[in-house]
Amino acid sequence: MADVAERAGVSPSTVSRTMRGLTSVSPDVRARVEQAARELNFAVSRQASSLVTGRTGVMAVLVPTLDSWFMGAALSSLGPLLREAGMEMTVYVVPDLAERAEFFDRLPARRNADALLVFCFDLTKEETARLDDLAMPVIYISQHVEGRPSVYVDDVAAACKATRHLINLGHRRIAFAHTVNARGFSFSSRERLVGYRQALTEAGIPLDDDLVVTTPPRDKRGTTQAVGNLLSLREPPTAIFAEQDELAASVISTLRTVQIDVPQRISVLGFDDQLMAEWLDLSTVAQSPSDLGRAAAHLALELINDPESDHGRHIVLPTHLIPRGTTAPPPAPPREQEGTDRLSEGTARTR
Amino acid sequence: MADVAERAGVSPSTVSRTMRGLTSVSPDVRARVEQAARELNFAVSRQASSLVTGRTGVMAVLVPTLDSWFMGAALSSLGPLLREAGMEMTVYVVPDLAERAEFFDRLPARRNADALLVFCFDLTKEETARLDDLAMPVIYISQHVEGRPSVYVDDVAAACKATRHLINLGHRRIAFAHTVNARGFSFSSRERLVGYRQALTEAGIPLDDDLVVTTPPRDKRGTTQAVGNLLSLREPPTAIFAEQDELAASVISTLRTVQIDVPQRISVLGFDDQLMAEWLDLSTVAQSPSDLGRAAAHLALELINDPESDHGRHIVLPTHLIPRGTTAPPPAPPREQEGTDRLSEGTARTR
DNA sequence: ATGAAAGCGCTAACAG
DNA sequence: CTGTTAGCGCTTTCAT
Repeated sequence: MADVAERAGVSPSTVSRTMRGLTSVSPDVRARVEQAARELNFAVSRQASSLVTGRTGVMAVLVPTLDSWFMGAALSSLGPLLREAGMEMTVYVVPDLAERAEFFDRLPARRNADALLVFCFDLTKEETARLDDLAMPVIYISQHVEGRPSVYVDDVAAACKATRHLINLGHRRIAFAHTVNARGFSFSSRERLVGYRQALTEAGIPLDDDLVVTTPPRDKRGTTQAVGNLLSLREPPTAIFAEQDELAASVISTLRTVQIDVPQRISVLGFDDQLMAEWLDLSTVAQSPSDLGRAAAHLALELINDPESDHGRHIVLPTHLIPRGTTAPPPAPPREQEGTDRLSEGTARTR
Repeated sequence: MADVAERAGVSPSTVSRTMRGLTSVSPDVRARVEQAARELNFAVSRQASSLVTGRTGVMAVLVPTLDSWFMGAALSSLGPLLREAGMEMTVYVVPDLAERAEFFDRLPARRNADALLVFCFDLTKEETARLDDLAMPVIYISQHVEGRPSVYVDDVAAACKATRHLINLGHRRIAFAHTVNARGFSFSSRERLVGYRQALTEAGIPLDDDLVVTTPPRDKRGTTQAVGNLLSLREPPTAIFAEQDELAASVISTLRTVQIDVPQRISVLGFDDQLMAEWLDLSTVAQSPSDLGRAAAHLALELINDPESDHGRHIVLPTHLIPRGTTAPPPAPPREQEGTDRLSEGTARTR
């Protein structure tokens, strides 16, 4: 910066003012400085300026992985938004428990960011407390933390809606498939199970734990086993609600392998509305990670500029049922119920 | 840091040495300092230290988007690797031409990172030149730039292999579907087209430009049109090589809509081997973005530590054909060729 | 509107 | 093994 000052024949202070776009610089001086800066290929060092301003110009982001539809969409939407605000994004990828412990022990974001966006983690009380004394705004996305700024969709209500759709179609034996230990993703998963149960209870359908199956994420074999458990029940389900589109895709693929028609024999419903849902013509519940990301970033910027503003605000974004081709009324009920259950009569096929 | 020094009863230098893990600190002093640091919730400011060391401890990453299988997998693999090296990752998402111009104009990474990883961009000469005077190692991933460190798969050879697989199955009318303006992703796409043409030429099959169709990325309607163009040809293809799995999925979905069996009537081959390829039982060419990412990061770390080492090195990673259920021999040849083409005889079905 | 000087928090070079 | 001193490159008073 001293070089630029010398070349432009002004003081470092003036260069600084120019680079920051302050108005108190006469047009001709500004032009000279900018010219000199260009010639010398000069750019302000964030390090040095943040040392004195106390601001880093960095938005930190904590994610369990980047290798997922949700994270990809959410973080992509952050890019332009942050650039506009003159900020950069540093990403902490914390895929497993070891890395997680290490992150919360060292808290590398401390002093190196102006705000932290925490995505999709199911945090312990201790972890949340630890983030509290980070001396920067912390925003939680896809989870709600009492008294902290959070941005999420109402997974309970969404899963409830989804299950109700199946009930309205006439289904009574509805399975719920969810992933476990999904790299800290469990928060939403748990909530969706609650919503599923709630809808059944409201409709007077008894809960049956045999209808709730789990599988590791992205594990073809795990899915096969889970589906196998359902197909070997005394009374198998006529519909499967998979808690993620990817899981739904895997379930459908398994069912097709054994020639069980979807949706004629078994309906399948997903959650997310990824691109693949369209290809598969998969009925699902849509949520928008990019909207979540943007809302969180806005909130963060607000809190950075005005730390006194309401820290406890929760933003809840909408979800939508997207009915497509993988959900339909159930096939004709088994014989022993003849005459007692006429709900699906209109569309049921006789054997 | 001064506070910690005072509390521990030592000088700031000693605190600095302790925090950096230098050996020249006696165990008891080290213990005292660490204790004091913990009590005061102290963490070293990267900003301040980089001001004097000249190192930022930051790996910059330039990507067109994060919302893709490739980028997600590649960047996820970087996380732990960088943490181990004590570095952070800042991501520049540059999704369109406006942002791109702005990025290359300002070069925000300058002075704010120790190395830059450039993913998947098809750069102009000017852009490459601009990155050259960034005063840091720049590594190119999924593209090769003359004389600059690059990490990629041989897309030409891979596409050639893939096309050969179709030829070996007996196909002669083989279409190539690729995306255009895919947010700067075009490099690989172009190379794959070259490989496709090369395989055909080697096999003595004449090139037919009508068999090469394009579509915007992730555009269902675009795919439908592209497939429509192929299906309305005087002599439609018996196989379609889609340059990405996602595109292949979309193509298959379109074909199924009009009841064209895959692979009985038309074979479909993808590229990438994403998770979805398994669900769809899609034949494809596998590449590993995480291996690419890791190799690039290693190379970057090497260059940071020894700027004199060979800057022109290119690392080429392998690809593998994954034959699955969407490729098969073509159906019986049309009548006018009766007796002239017996290649697919063994598996062809008579009409 | 511009310049001079002080100092942000840290590390490095030198003494001891 | 530890302390002292001098900046790193910038912004920010405070003058002018």
